[in-house]
Amino acid sequence: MMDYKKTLNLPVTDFPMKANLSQREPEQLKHWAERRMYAHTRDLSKGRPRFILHDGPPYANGNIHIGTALNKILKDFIVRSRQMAGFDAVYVPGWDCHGLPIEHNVEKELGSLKKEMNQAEIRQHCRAYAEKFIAIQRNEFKRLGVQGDWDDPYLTMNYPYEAIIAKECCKFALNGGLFRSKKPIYWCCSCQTALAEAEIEYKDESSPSIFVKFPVIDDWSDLLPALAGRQLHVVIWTTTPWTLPANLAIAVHPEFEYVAVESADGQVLVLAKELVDQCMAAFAITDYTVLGAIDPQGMEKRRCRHPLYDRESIIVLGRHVTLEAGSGCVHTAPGHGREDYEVGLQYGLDAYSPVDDQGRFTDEVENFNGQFVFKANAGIIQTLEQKGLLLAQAKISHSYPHCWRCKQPVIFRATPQWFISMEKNDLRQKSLQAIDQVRWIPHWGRERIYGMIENRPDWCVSRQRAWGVPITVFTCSSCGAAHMTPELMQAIHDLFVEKGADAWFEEAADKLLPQGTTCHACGGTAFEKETDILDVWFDSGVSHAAVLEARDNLNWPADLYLEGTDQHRGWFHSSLLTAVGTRATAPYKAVLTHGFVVDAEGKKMSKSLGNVIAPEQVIKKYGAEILRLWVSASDYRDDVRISDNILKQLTDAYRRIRNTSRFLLGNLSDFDPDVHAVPYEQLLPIDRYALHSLRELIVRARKAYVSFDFHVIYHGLYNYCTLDLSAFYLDILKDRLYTSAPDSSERRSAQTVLYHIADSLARLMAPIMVFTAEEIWRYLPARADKSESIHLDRLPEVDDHWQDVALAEQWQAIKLVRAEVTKTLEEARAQKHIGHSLEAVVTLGLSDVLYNQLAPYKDDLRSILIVSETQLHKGDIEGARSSETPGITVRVARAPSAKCERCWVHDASVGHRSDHPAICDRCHGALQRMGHVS
RNA sequence: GGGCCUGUAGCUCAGUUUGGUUAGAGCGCACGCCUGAUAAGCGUGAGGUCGAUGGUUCAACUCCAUCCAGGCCCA
Repeated sequence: MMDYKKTLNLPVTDFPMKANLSQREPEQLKHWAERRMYAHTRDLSKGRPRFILHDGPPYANGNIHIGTALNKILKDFIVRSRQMAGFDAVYVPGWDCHGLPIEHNVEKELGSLKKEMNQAEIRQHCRAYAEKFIAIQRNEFKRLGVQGDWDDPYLTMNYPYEAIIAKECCKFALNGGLFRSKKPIYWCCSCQTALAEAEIEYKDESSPSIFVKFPVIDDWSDLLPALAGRQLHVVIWTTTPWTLPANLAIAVHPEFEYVAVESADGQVLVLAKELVDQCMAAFAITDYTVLGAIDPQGMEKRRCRHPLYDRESIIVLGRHVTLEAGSGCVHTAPGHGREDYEVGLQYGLDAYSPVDDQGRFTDEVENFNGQFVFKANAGIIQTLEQKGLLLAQAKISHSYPHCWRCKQPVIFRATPQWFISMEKNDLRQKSLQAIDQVRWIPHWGRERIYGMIENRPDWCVSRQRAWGVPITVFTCSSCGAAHMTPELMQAIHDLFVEKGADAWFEEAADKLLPQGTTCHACGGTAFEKETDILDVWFDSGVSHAAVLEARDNLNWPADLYLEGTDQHRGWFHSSLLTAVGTRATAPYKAVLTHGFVVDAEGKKMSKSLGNVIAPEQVIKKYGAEILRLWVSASDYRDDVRISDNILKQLTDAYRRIRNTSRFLLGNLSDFDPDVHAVPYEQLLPIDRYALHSLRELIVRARKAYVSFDFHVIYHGLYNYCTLDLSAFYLDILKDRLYTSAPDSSERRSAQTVLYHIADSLARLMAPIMVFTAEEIWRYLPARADKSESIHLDRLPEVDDHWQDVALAEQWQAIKLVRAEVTKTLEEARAQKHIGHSLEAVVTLGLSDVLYNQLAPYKDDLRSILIVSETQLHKGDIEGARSSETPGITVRVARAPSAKCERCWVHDASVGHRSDHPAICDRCHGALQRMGHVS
C-alpha cells in the first residue's frame, strides 16, 4: 500500500522551534553592528518628520539594574515603533558623569593617596572612573537590544557639554536669577569640608541635654488674663547648647495646646500642655498649678530675650515641632539646622552661624570666641546657670551624624551658597504655566510636578566638591558683588570647549578675566573666582541645551521625555527650571513616566530583603527578548512586578508566539508571494475572515503604539496567536493545507493569508521582540521589495479592503455554534464514543437566525468543526444536547464510514476507487492533480 | 506626618470615564484527546465575597468616606 503521508504538504521549515535566545542574541547583535543598522536607519530616514525622545542620562556608576533596563527598553519600544511608523526617530543616549557618588568612590579607591593629589588629578581619576562605567553600561544597554547612537552618546563631562553647563549657569547670573545666600550644610570641622548627605554616618554620641528659660518681653495678658503683670519664661530643650549663641527664635506648633504653669516658687513657665508632667519632673518641680491655656497662634512673633546676649528671640510657628521630647517649644538657630533654616526663611531670619571653618566661635560671639563649639558647651551651660535660666541638665546618648572619613561628629553650619531664585524673573509662576503646556502621561504627573514647583524653596546649586562644573562667576574682592557679562560668558564657554571645565581650576582669576575688568558696583579691579561646583541636577537639567539644541538632527523641545516617576522631583524638574529660566518654555512636549520594579509581593527590591533580580541574570537564563517581553506585558504606569514565576510565564508565552510563527513559516515553504498570491476577491470566506481579524489586530496594535500602551499589543498579539490562529484558523486550515494539491487554488488561498499574517505579525512585534521578528523576517518568503532587515521596514499598514463586517458577523455565529459542538464532542469523548473529532458525525439543530447565518457554509461546516460529516436542521433536533445558548442543539454520533488513509476523514467514498481503495474521492482528486494517479 | 499613585482569579491583563443581565480573556492548574506544528497541537473543567469596612442609591467592581497593604517623592 502507498504511504500517503508522503503525498501530504506537511510544514517544512528550518526556523528552529527552540529559540536558544541567550546564545543567539549576541550573534544577532554582532550582525546588526557589522551591518551598521543604526547609521543605515538614519540614512534611510532623511527628510522624514522627526520624533525625538530625549534620553535622561543614567548615572555613570555601577551596573545597570532592572529598573534601568525597564526604562531603556521602554524607550527602545517607542523609538523603534515611531521609526517604523514613518518618522525619523533619532535616539542619542547619554550619561550623567559628574557628582559626589563617583568622587566618593574614587576617594575610597585612592585612600591615602588622595592627600598628595591636587584637584586636577582627582578630577582626572573621576573622569576615568566615569568612562569605565559608561563602557560597562553601554554594553549592557546594547545587550538589551536597545538601538541608538551608541558611538556618539552625550556625556555631561564632554568638554562641549561642560561648556554649555557653564554657559547656562552664566545666563542665570546675567539675568539675576543666580544669587548668593547662606544656608546650613553638614560640616566636618576636622576635615574642614562640607559634607553631603551621602557622606554622613550616624553613630551614638553622648550629648548634654538642657532645658533653658527664655524670658518673655511682651505682655501676654491678652492671651491669658491671669498672666497680667507676671514675668513669663518660655522653656526650650536642646542637646546642642553651643548653638544657643546663634539662637534667633523659638518655634511652637500652631496646633498643639500650650499652657502657662506657675511653680510654688512663683516662676511662670510656658510649654506644651502634653509635656507639663514630664518636664516638671525633669525640673524637680513638684508643686505647680496650671494657670491656663495659651493659643500658639497668638504667640506668633512675640518677643523673648536671648538667654546669653542682649538681643531678642521671636516666637515662630512650625509644623516640624514634635511632642516626642523636650517642652514643645523648639530652640531655633537658622544657621545650624535644616528645619530651623526653613522656618527662618519664612520669618525672614538670617542664617546666623558665627562659627569658622575649624568649628570655633568667631569674634562676634562674646565670651566664647575662639572656642571649639563642642568644648564651649560646658561654659555655655555654666553661664546659663549663673543667669538663673537653666532649668535642668543631663547627659543623653543619641544618634548623631559623623564624618564618613574621620569619624568625628559633624556640625550643621551655614555657609554662603549659590541659589537660583524661584521668584526672581518669576521663575516659579512661569514654570507653573509651562507645566500646563506639557502633556503629562499619566495625567496625574501634572499634579505631582505642579505641587513640587509650587512649594519648593530656591534651588541651592552650590556644592563644595571637586568633581563637577564650577559655578563660573567672579565676585569683587572689595564689595563682594557678583560679576558677569555676556562677553565673559562666551569667553568661558569657548575656553571650556577647548580645555574642559578643568581650565577653571587651573587658571587664576585674573587670567580667566579679560584685562581691565572692573566691578560694576564699586569699580574695583580685583576679583575672586567661585570654587563651588554646580549641583549635578543642573548638569543633566541643561541637556536640552547641550544635546537637543547642539545637535542638528535633534529638535528643541523634545517630543518626549520618559523616566521613572521619581524624576518628577529630579530630571523633569531640573530640566523644566533651566529651560523656563532661560527660554521661557518647557524643553519637552510630553512627559511619560513609569513606575518602579518591585518583587512578586509588590515590595521594593533591596539587598537586605534579598529580592533583587538583576537584568544580567534574566538575560543569561532566559534572554533579553524575554526581558523585553516582560516590559511589554506590564502596565508600567503602575509599579511593575517581576519574579521567576512571571518570567516563566513569559517564556511560555514567547514559545507560543514563536511556534505559531514557525507553523506559519512551515506552511509557506513552497509559496512565492509574487507568483502565488491569490487576489482578495478569490479568497475563500474563512481566509477573508482571517484577514478581517488580522486587520483588527493591526488597527488595535498601531493605535496602542501611538499611545504607548505596549501591554495592549502584547496581549493582542498573544491572544491573536492563541485564539484566532492556533485554536481556530490554523487548526481548521491544516486539513486544507496538508491534503490539497500544492498548487491548488484553495491551498494558495490559505497561503496568501498565512503570508500576510506572518508578515504582519513580524512587523507588529518588531519594536518589542527585536530578535525574533528579525529571525522570522529572515525565513519569510521573499517578495521583490523585501527589506534587508525588518528594522529598516515599516509597521503593517491597515488595509481597509480586508474589512468585512457582515462576514465577521457570520463567523461570530459559526464560532458560537462551534463552541457548543466542541463541548458536545467532549462529552462523547468522555463516554468513549469517540477519540479524535474526525471519528464523529455532527447533527445540528439551529434557530432560524443561526440557520440562515450558517446555511451558506453548509459544505464547509465539516472542516470548520473538524469532524467527518455535518448535517444542518432548522429547529431543535431530537436526542440532542441542548446548549445554554438558545437555538442550538447538537447530536454527536460515531462516523459510520471508513477512514480515509490520507486525510483521516471518515467518508462514504472511501473504497470506491479500485486503484486507491483506502482513500476518499477528495484525496483521489488531489493525487490526480499531483500526478500520482493517472 | 504631608503630596501623588496603586490594589479585579495563583500570574499577566480587560471591565470602572457615562453605576444596571450569572465580573471577562489567556496563561498556569486538573482531566481528556491527538501523535501529519510533536521538548508541539486541540478540547473540557475547576479557580474571584472585584484590598477591608461603612455610606449614597431601587441597584456599586464602578460614586463618596475611613481604614489596611504597597510604591515614588518630601519631612
